[in-house]
Amino acid sequence: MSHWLLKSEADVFSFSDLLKAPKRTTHWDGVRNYQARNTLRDLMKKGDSAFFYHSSSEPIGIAGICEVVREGYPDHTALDPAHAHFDEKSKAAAPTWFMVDVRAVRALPRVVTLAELRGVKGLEKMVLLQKGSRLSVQPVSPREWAIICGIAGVAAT
DNA sequence: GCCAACGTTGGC
DNA sequence: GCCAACGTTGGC
Repeated sequence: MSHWLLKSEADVFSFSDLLKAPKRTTHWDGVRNYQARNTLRDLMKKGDSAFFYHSSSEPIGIAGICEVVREGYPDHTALDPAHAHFDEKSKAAAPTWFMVDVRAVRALPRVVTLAELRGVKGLEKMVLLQKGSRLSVQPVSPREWAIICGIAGVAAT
């Protein structure tokens, strides 16, 4: 079982939006970065859990936990010319971009902020905290997962 | 709003 | 293959 972190701009799609979605589930569409694509397509497995992170928001930080309920499949928004995330170079027969489905597991009792995570012992190598890191789909080590769940006051899953 | 850091594009 | 220019991300 692996752990991940998914970034979303809270005013575009927040964790509470996920909680309100049908079956508390959504397609994680719109990722247009190859490294993140590889993670979505090849590495995220059903049952894996992920932190739901709010970027460009107030507060900035981890708002909830979700789980992968469907493994990587083609991101249809890349194939739809009417869609904002359309990519003319991606073809249905050989799709470039992939997505997974995630379901909300629980909100954290409070948002664990980015500012708070900086300086926490054991998180020095966390991808999120690296200088210039902007990967929107990224790995979280088991130890990092446990530390952050501890800070949030929830059981590590 | 600013700007550093990053990924992509395209000329050569 | 190099690298400058550009567009985007995302914290501050």
